[in-house]
Amino acid sequence: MPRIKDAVPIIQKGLSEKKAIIVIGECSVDYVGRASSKLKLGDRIVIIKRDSSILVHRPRDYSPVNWQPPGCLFEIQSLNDFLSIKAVHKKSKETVNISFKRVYTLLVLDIFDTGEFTLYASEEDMQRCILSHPDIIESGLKVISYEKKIEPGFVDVYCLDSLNRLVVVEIKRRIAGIDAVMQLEKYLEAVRKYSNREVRGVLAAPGISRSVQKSLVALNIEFKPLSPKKCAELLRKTSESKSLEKYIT
Amino acid sequence: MPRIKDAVPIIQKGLSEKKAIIVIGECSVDYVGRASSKLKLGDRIVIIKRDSSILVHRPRDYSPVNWQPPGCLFEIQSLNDFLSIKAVHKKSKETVNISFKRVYTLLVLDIFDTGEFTLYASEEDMQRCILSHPDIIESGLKVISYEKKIEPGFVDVYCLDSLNRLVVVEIKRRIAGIDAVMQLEKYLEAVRKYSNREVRGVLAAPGISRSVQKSLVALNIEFKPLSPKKCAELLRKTSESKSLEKYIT
DNA sequence: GTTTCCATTTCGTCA
DNA sequence: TGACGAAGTGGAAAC
Repeated sequence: MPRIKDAVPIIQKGLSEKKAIIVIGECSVDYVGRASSKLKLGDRIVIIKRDSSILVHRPRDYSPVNWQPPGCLFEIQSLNDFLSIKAVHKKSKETVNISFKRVYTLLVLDIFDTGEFTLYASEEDMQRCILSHPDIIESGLKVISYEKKIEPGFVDVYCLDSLNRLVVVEIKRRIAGIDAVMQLEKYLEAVRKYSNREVRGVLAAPGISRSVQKSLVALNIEFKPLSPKKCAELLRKTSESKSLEKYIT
Repeated sequence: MPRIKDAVPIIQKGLSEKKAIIVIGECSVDYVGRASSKLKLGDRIVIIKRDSSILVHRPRDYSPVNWQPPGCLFEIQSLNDFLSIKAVHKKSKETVNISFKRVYTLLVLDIFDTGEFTLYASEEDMQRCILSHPDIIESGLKVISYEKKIEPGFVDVYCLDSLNRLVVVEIKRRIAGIDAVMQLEKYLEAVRKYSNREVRGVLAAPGISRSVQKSLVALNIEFKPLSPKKCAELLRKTSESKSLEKYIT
């Protein structure tokens, strides 16, 4: 249990050497920026990372109660027997002020991490899957383009079906809600304005909420069940490259 | 620098006593669940919280590289001189598997936090501000209701203007993008179906993106500049209670 | 830098 | 429990 006075120079030295720092103790936190907040006294875990971001974690919950993104300037000082850690984010004009009444643990960490991180079964995987295997949506489908800019946004996948009708495919990696339908409808309206061809809307997702089913019928949008994990598996089996360009026709 | 063999019982005891645990060391992480991921060897900070959530933090970045929400079961063991921490979330069928090659620091924390947290200048504050001072939007505006259920969702604030026209107000605490306009347009369409009265749409936000301005004109939606901080200030000055009920007429 | 949209989003709320 | 929308959302990609 380091004393407040001793903690100040240790933290300052750690910061100047761009090390990661963990402070655990009883503190209160004030935040002013886009919004503002006040957090009364309690035990927290404060992490200052090497990119000058800062997190204040409570003993519960996934998300930090206070934080600042990378790019902070820090002021460390002892004020009336309290350890004050002030993180100022100049760019976004935000400030987090932490005031420690007691410090239980202070760690200065010399840690490095260059380990590669790979995520599978993202929406992008679903898109790649459809681009390389358009039959998964519908037999005879031909991809024209993807991420095509249409008036206010991007169409996920843009196709022609076996009867030469335009098909706009909207992909969601989760149960699709009303927002997904609205997004697709927006694109459909835009495409119909540009083209006299018949235009179909297809929502590809692992599921749809019940209330959305009605909207689908009303708007004549089709639903195609498609799971992100199945897509990722299929991609793995067929060893598709990460590059998408080759699928454009 | 504790040895792997020593770490296992210490962590197990900490878990059984529902303490918070921090493990810092060189590890790799595998995740399987809604999606899946692989993270190669590197130094990380692992936090197991008292609600049985777990976070894996790299020395950079705001967000954890891997995590699990509250409600995990943990398996701690030593495997071939590696410390294995397996977090299984039964409910969501997700698993995070952490394999430590080396442990630099191991902390078992007896920390408690009941400190009250208050956030100011949220969208709810903006809504309260409009409800108690509807003139801030427009002189002569009368609030009919708020969070009113309209077919597919909830209208933020629902009013009558001085000419007895219906006014649907959509509130955003940030620069409003295309999604905000879409949402408002959705409500406008629904309200116009239900009522023969003239219906106006007002977007109250601190700003709008340039491309959205065009949509506003096309859809005949009005924009009212309104900052969340100004709203919070006004509420503070007039000491409005948190209760909203009294504003319904 | 602005805009758009995904995210293992998380979180809260309400029916 | 499902559904819907906010969040101090964060993060990335495109332009």
